[in-house]
Formats: sequence, C-alpha cells, structure tokens
Amino acid sequence: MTKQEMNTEQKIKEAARRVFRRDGFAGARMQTVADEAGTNKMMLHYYFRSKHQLFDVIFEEDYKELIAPLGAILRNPELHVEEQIVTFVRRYHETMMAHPKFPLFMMHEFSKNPQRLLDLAKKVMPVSKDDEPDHPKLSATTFMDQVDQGVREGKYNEDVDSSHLAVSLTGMCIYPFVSRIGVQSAYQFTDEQYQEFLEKRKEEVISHTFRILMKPEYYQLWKDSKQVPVKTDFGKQKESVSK
Amino acid sequence: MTKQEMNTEQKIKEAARRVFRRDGFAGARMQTVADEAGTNKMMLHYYFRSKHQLFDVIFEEDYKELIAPLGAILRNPELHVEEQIVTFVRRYHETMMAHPKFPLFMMHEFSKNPQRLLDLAKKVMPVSKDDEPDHPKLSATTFMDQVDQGVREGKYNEDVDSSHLAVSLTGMCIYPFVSRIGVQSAYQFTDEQYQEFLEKRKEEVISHTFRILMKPEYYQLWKDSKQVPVKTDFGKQKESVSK
DNA sequence: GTCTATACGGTGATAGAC
DNA sequence: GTCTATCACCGTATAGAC
Repeated sequence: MTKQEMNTEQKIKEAARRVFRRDGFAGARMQTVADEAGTNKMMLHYYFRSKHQLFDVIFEEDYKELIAPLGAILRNPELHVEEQIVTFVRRYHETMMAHPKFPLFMMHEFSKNPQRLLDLAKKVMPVSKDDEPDHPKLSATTFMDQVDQGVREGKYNEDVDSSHLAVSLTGMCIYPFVSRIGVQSAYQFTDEQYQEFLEKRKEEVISHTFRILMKPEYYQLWKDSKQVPVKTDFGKQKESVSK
Repeated sequence: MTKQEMNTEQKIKEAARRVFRRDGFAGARMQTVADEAGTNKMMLHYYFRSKHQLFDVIFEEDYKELIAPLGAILRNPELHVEEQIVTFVRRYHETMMAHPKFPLFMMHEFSKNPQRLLDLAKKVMPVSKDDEPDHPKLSATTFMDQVDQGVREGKYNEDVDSSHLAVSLTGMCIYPFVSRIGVQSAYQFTDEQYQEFLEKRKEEVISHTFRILMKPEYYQLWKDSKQVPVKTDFGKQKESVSK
C-alpha cells in the first residue's frame, strides 16, 4: 500500500463521512463525495465497490468511535450509578458537540435500515450476552441492575423504573442535538447562545436525572457538596465531580 | 371540482404522506408515490407541479394537525403548569403512537431544509410574537413564564431552569419514537411489549417531569392523590387526572 | 378539466477495457 | 490505478385524447 493510495482512500472516507452526515444516505451523491475528496467517482468504486459498502465502512467506524464508548459507560460495573450518570452525560455532550449532526444522522439511517445497521452495531458492541459468545461477557444492563438494586434497598425513590429512567436520561441528552433547529428557533438563540445552552445543559441533565432518581435528602446532599467521586477511565482526565 | 378529482388528488396526498414519512424526501420516488396512489407520475405533476411542492403541501398539513396543537397546549394561559404538562404528555403520546414515523421524519427534514420548513411552520403556528403581526397575540413562552413565576414564588424547586425543563420534557417524550430501533433492541422488546412500554411511559414522563419541577412534599401529595384538576379542551374527554 | 403517451436532459451506480 | 461506456431511472415537460 503506497502512501498515495492511503491518502486517497483516507480522503474519500473523510469526504464521505462529511457528506453522509450532511445529506443522509439517500441524499448523498457519489459525485459530491468524489469532488470533496478531490478525486473522481471511479476511485470510490475502486476502493469501496458500492455506495452501500462505503457507507457501512464509515458507519461502523463512527459507531465504534462515538457510540460504543457511551454504551460502555452504562455497562461498566466498576462505576456506581451516580458515576455512570455523570460520566455518561458529560461524555455524551462533549462527543456530540464535536459531531452535532451525528445523532440525527444515525437515528435516521437506523430507521431506514434497521436490521443491517443493528448487525453492524452488534459487531462493534454486543448488546445482548448471546450476540457474540466469544466476546468477554458484558452485561447489557449494569446500569439498570444497579438502579433496581438501589430501589430495593431504599436508596433511591421507590417509584423509579430503571428502564424508563434510562430512556429519559438518553432522551434528555439527545434531544437538543436532533432538534437543534426547533429549539434554537423557539428560544431565538444565536449559534453562540446555543453553544452556551448546551454547555450549561450538561449539568442540568445531571440534576434532572438525580432529581428523578434520588431521595430528596440525598439529592440535596449532592447538590450542596457537588462531590460524588467519579472515576473517568473513559476520558483523558481522572477527576472528582466538582463545580 | 368533480368527485373523481378529489379522489385522485386525495389519494396522491395520502400516498405521498406515507412514502415521504417512510423514505424521507430524498429517498422518496415520485414513481413510488404514483404506484401507491394507483395512478401515474404525470398526475402528480398535473396536481402538484413538482416534488417540492407536493412535499410542502403534505408537510404543512401534517404540521398543522400533529404539531401545532401540541405547541398550543404549552402556550395556553388558561391551563396551569401541571395541567399543561399532563395534557401535553398524554396528547403527545397519543398522537405519535398513531403516527410513529412522524417525529423522526419531521426532524430529519427540518435539518435538511431549516429555513423553508421554519417558514412553513410559522405560517401555521407563529412561534414568536413578531412573526405575524395580524395574528392574535400568542405568547410563545406561557409555560416557561409560569414556571419561572412558580420558582420565584417558592412553589417549585429553586434550581429549576424553565428552558431546560421544557427541553427535558420534550426530549423524554420524543426519544422512544425517534430511536425506537435502539430502545427496542436494547431491551429486546417485541412490538407488543413496545406498545405497552409506550403506554406506561406516558405516566412515567409525567412523574419524571414533576419530580424535576415540584418540591418533594408537593410531588408526594400529587403522587398520593393523583388528583391534579386538568382541563383537556384539546382532546375529546374532559376529565381529572386519575389513575 | 382530467388523464395518457412519450420523451428529454441529467445523473446515479457499476462493468469492463486498458 | 484510470478512463470510457452503459444502462436504469430520476424529476419534469408537453402534446393531445377524452
């Protein structure tokens, strides 16, 4: 593999990533990808055989880099629930603020082609214990198991349903990214104001989730001290949650 | 306008609605629409001139029927905050369970064509007071104003930010619809189980929102009695919130 | 007014010769 | 690794039958 060849293939992938996220699979044009990669249509076919295969390569890479680590946080048995929540929300916002078009793109493509993309996703990050027998056993439900246990022990609010909590948590995180247009126009935010909104939203989502989960006195303790010890093996820094 | 004409035009619109929601604008084919309408491509052009114009007609109708009434709930000054939340969440779920592909479709198209669709949306439901001077003045922020006031009066939790509350509320509602594939596969739900999940989720989202908003003792009062008087001028039934 | 037949210019993905 | 060719199909247009 020559240096030239690597460059061309890499340039095509980067251009394709940009174009697919911007226009979606159906709206993307191979000619546009070629133009933005500084090459021609025939090269795309030479390296990737088809639009679908080019898409799959990109999608698998993206899923591995952007989504799998987020899922891993909620399945990490070494973090307790509060740590999982704080780490997940912060990492989610950091990731998506760097790739704001990715969440909507991913959901749209998942809905157009559920089975193929689920298979791709499972290859990267098995969701169920049975999906890939050779893979080191990952519990898909550590977060939910821990929440359920905390509820049973009386640590958390007794009306908390762990699956609904997880869905609410994810929904609160994702919505400002998939509906940026709606939110920004409703509140008349400039682009800068929207960035500030997202920056503040990190801590708001954590508060909201803790309000739902924690008994009021426990929430108040956390709110006053802002000290929940948090391991962040996933990011760069190792830190405590402080404000 | 003959009866025959109405039928053809109506059939085209219904088919187009289905196809656009399923495949998106870019993925939709005029030929497919024609086939599903039981007519031919030329008729689409005859009645609607172009793919874009056909799309706009459908989109405006859908927005008016499905989205505008939801926005109106949060802007109705005759409902207090708790009523707005309960009414909004229930109506949201009822609407989207009947049209499950609509939320993702709408967001995707908004992001592909923000300005044109924002203009269409404003025609139906002015968001800001300045958008349409002749229109009866609608405050875009009744919900948020009421929440802010309640916080100032000490009725609600003092750390509640009304805009983040509104975004969280909407996000919790919308997420299971835009990410159905992900949620359903993560929890291994059958289609029937997913329906049950959504049915239960209505009340869960209300609880989550109230937990975020209300002081613990107020929340507990509501939880125990499940009696917040609620006017539902928007639905069919007039009722109190009971379980 | 309503619908059919035919076709045009443009572009998509892909095959195969070199 | 590059270029030419091809072929299906896209959205759109128009002429004209009923």
